Amino acid sequence: MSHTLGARQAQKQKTRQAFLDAALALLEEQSLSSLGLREVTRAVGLAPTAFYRHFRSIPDLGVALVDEALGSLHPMVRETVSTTGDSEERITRAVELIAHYVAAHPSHVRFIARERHGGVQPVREAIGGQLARFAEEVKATLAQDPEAAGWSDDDVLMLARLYVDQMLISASLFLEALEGPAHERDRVARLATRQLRLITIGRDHWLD
Amino acid sequence: MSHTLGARQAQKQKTRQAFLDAALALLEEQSLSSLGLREVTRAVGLAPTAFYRHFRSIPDLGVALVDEALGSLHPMVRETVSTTGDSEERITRAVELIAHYVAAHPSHVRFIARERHGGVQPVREAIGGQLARFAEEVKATLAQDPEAAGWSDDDVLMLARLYVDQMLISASLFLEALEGPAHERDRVARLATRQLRLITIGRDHWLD
DNA sequence: TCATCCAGTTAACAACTGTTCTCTGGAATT
DNA sequence: AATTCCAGAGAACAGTTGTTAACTGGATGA
Repeated sequence: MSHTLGARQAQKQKTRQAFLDAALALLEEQSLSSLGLREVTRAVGLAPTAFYRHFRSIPDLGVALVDEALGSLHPMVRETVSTTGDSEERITRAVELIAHYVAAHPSHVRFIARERHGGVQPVREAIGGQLARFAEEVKATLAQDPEAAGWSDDDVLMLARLYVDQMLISASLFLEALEGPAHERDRVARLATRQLRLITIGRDHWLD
Repeated sequence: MSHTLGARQAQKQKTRQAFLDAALALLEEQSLSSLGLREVTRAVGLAPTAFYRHFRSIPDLGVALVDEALGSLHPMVRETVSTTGDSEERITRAVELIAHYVAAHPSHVRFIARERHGGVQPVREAIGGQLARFAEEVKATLAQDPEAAGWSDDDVLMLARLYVDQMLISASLFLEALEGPAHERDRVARLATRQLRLITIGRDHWLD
């Protein structure tokens, strides 16, 4: 049973969310390692010291952003990848999922792409952990496919990582094409589709 | 004919290189967007104002680092990819090239991976430009292969981008495994090899 | 109703930032 | 030998940073 929050707790969560939102907006034009604590509190409209009521440090806030950006994506990915159908259909659905997610949450995607190899260790590790989870989930789905008969566990994971990395690359391309005209986004979608298709063809002939 | 530098110019180039080296070392643990001008000059052992004799700004220095990191790589990549041989041989050579380059220039690789999607626009653009050059070079090589008969130009470029992106991902994995024991690097090498192999199999059956 | 809690405030700290203007001394040019 | 050039130094500028301590006042629970 869910337990109704007091007005106290509710307000605290609102403020915390305001910190996350403000930070994400500021991170459109810089990296986390240059984001200042005062900068964030100023954007929210609070005193600098209020920050410490919600986060221990900026890296700590960064880790929270990672969860916000990727945490809700797991069920979506599982559903998209696991529902049965033609290979080609699944590819189309995957590309559409990416395009839709990027359009709906551009700053989250930018944040993940930027900080995946960024200068803040705990955040890198948090992202790496989430991506490893995605890879495991995709692996589990692939392993259930009839096409996976005869594959070693290691090779299925290899393929899953390939798919996940490819998703991220496509997401980043979609992001770059977001401001531009629609035909640019179509080009990205066609590129992503063909690359996934080529990988899938490679999968079909892996055991030859 | 090459023209011998005066003692004046030679010293200036040495100092400039010292700036680049110091910046690269500092960037092991942070992003370019948080790198301070004074921080760099302090590391070099010069007055803050000396910086302006060599670079207009930190982003400017960043662009110079991109050229240093990727400029010398073009001939190596061309040679590695273009020399004739079995597909499997070429994959092995490519993976070895990456492993060797990461081991020889780890901080350059880290810099490129970190700033490719980093918070400094001119640097992102410089990296993007260099990667596009790599893709074009790989494309030109692939187009000469007998396997490319019947391929559209666009599809060859699609494949070339896939290879280049995969190279970068592998380089980043090699980097993470650099400090660890040798068997970790072997695992990365085996993973990269199999992924390239799968892509190549996909290429062989693309026109089916 | 009264005591407790705690999100947010205020003030102050030493340390740091990028950029300017002016100056110096040795190399380069004439 | 006399002059020009220019890499680097020095000092000062107004702002910025993270973190500390002690506070206020409204919601919470007894």
